[in-house]
Amino acid sequence: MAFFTGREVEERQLSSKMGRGKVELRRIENPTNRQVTFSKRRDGLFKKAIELSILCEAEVALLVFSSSGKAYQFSSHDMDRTIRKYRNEKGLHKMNSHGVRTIEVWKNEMDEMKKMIETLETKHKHLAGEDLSTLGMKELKQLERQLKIGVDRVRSKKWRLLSERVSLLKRNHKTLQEENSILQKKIKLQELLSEADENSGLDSSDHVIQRFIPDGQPHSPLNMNQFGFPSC
Amino acid sequence: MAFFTGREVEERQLSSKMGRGKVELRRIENPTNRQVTFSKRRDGLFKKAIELSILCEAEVALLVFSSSGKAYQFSSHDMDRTIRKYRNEKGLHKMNSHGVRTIEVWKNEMDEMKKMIETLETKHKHLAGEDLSTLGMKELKQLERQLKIGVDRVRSKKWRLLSERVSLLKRNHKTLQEENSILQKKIKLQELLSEADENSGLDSSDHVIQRFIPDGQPHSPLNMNQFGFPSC
DNA sequence: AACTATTGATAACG
DNA sequence: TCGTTATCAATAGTT
Repeated sequence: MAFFTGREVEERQLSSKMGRGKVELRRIENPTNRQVTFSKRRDGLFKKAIELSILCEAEVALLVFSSSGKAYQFSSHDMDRTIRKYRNEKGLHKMNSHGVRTIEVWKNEMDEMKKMIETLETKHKHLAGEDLSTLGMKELKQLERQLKIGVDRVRSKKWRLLSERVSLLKRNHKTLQEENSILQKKIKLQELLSEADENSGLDSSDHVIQRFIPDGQPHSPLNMNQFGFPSC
Repeated sequence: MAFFTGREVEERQLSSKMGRGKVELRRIENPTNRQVTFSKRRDGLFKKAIELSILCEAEVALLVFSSSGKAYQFSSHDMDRTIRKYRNEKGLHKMNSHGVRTIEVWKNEMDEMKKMIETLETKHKHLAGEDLSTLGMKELKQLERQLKIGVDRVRSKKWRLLSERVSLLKRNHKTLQEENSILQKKIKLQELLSEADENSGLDSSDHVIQRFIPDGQPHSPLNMNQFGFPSC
């Protein structure tokens, strides 16, 4: 079953450039724009869903909730049927028969978890620089310090990764150079033999030789941009 | 709740003209073409769904089954949560109100909450620069960008707070200066009276006068470091 | 809501 | 399946 998780969503590089100008793939900050865009794109999305279901005989179910909580839905066949199909696919029939703990214990656990989620979400928002209005100067300073620490650590991790890759490349580079010089020696040897023995040409190693660089031109120096680490 | 039924689909005049030539909004007869179109349009639809959820902060769930039965899904938040939201909206809470079913639902919710807590904790650690070993260069860069955004926002919030305090202080300062000049005038008046009436000294307002600054020396300019915001 | 300049999606083809 | 391209669709910004 093909599956798109939140992580994969982030990884997909969606360039999303349309209409006049370009649009970054991130929350539209201006609430009015966001609402307008929501309307337009929602209609577009439903249209596409309908077209897919008709053109390709696919079973499609689409649920959309606006940030204000309004609901929109489309299902080509029957929403509940499609959802049931999804649940089957996912193999969701493995829950039952835990002990006979009292309801209150469960309730307590749930409450705790809810609280924890709230706390974590709040923290997360703060770290993203959102909902700062409740914070005082002291807390803001603390937050900034924490963020700076995070940046530093992420950055150093990045550099470590990078230098590992670079050193790997250097090793490869060296190996190639060594191979290169060995092969060049072989070539020279063959050339000497050719001169000595005028009737023989280059032999079957021809295609191999082409993959290496001629005498006066060693490998070009390493260029990081070749390896997908621009700007760093 | 906005609702699209099968009938409404037929009623919508979807002109659907794209690519080279035009396409009627009806089942594609050629199976190969249908399959190819399904792949492309499916990808397009998921992309659009993802974009809508991110750009407009919408909660989106999308289920697609190919005619051959293969399943594809996307959910911006959590599929089960979104489905539950849909069911609530629809008022279809006809679940068996007794026993087993309810417990299953609870357990479901608990599992979801656990997952959410895990996710949040992981994100939190990442933002704190911990547990980075599982992340690749791409994710690290994304993380760094996010942290930088957070720092910027926190910093600007701090500055806003600060400038508010400063302007408050300025207002107070001005008020004090005005009071000051009024009082000084009073003093001069009294001095004149004293000179005129040689037998009386300064009266009980002595200790008040000391709290104000003599004529030629106005208050010193505001210095932020006085208010506990070093370095900023 | 209507209007366009732009960018995006994609049908057909190789 | 994958890449290319001609064409039409979607839509961001503007009025």
